[in-house]
Amino acid sequence: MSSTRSLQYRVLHDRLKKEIVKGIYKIGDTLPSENDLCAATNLARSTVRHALLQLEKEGYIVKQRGKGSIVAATRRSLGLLSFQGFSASVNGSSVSTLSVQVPKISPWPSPFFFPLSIEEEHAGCISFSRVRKIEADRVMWETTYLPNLNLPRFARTFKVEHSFFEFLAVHHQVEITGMVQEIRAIHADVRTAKHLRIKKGDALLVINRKYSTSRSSLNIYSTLYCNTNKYAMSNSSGTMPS
Amino acid sequence: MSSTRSLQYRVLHDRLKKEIVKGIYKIGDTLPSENDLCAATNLARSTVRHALLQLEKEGYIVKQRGKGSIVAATRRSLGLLSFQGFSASVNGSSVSTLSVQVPKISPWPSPFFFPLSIEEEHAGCISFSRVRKIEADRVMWETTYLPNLNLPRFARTFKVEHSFFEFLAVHHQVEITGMVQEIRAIHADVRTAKHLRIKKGDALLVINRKYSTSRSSLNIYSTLYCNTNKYAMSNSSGTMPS
DNA sequence: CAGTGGTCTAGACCACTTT
DNA sequence: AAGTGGTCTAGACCACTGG
Repeated sequence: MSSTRSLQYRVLHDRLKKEIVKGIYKIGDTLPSENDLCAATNLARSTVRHALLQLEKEGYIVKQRGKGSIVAATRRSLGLLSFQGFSASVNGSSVSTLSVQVPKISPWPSPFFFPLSIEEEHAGCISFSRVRKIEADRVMWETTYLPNLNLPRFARTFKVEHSFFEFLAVHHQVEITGMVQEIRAIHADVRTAKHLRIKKGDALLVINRKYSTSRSSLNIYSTLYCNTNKYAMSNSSGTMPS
Repeated sequence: MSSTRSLQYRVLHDRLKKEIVKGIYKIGDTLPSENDLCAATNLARSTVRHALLQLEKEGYIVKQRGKGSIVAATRRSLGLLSFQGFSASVNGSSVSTLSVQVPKISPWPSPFFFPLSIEEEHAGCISFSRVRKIEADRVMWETTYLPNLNLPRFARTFKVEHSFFEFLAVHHQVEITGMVQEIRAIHADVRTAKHLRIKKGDALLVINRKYSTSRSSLNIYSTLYCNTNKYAMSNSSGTMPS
């Protein structure tokens, strides 16, 4: 199924990852110790360690000497610009989502902001659109586009209020593996101004993103219009103290 | 000197890293093979591999089965927003730098856009400012701030036309280890408009950054005003195909 | 073909955390 | 003291690259 033949560390890694994603191990739980895993799988410890190191690199667990391998947030979000960590915790502020357009099938917008493959072009496009709020402020208008490809019943089963990436992981075993984005400052047009409750001409941040996924034919695209008047977009990378 | 005691994989890692940074191994060169390194260091192969895996994770080398460990770009630049790779290659377009303010010692701007430690506050501030051009277009006005701390003769020796991070690495053995940034869209004020040759009120992208370095007391701060009318800012993370 | 890195084993000792 | 992950050894076989 998944490209690689049967590398033993891969098999163990995949098994543990599935168990984490499915919730058999919950955030904060401790995985079986390396020695336990050795005993259970009949693998050498370095092989078990290799599997765990992969999981750690992917952000699924954190290893702590003397304690064990502890399940971390199910999903990393490295390098993504976000409102200080959007869907998750924004300093305890209440975050909410308004549906602007439920998933619908349509042709790709033209011109599109990233070049499309023939396969994608051909498949047609599913798009949906939503507005994100922090407290009472409308801070972001987001439209997501994806090819209508091997995602049966998607348009009917996805609820716009949920996390899209979580939905893909749980229902389609699709994970985000990379992202490229392009950022500009523009003046708001009438339509955008209306969605974000600002004035036409106000300064606005627009981000065009392309996500690659674990399914090589599936890329996901999105456009974000961000009102940064009150909340800035932020991100970090590398190791920052405290 | 460097925190860790004398882990053997660390020692080898540090040695190879220095040799790469100093140019003993140049970009594209192949490092000695794992077996050669084993022989030269009297270490087991897995220990040598551990050292090389660290280097790979940091972006100094790329390992290729059947070929060897190949030296990659001396410096990763993960997650940094840039004009499609600024100082380096912007599609062959000619990039240039104008000096607006040579390094000078002054108090920290107040209010500053990131909280400062007492030590930093105390040390005073060195700042300099420059405008970046692509072809004839002024695309970015950048001001950099750093504490006047353990960098003897910096204000006199640094030339604003050079790469600041390269200067720090070569002359002060300081490396960037992480970054956090905050991004907003604003309307240009008169001063910024003048530097970038745009009209007051034009939409502008402003980025405030804090870099942490390998010297724990030394953080570097910068503010970037970007005219994204013609050139967007972009970056990528994770693994993107092609 | 020889040489490279990738996987894997079966041990060992150490540093740290918890009981 | 018992259990955890971190480091390290000295082997082995495999898959891939190049001459």
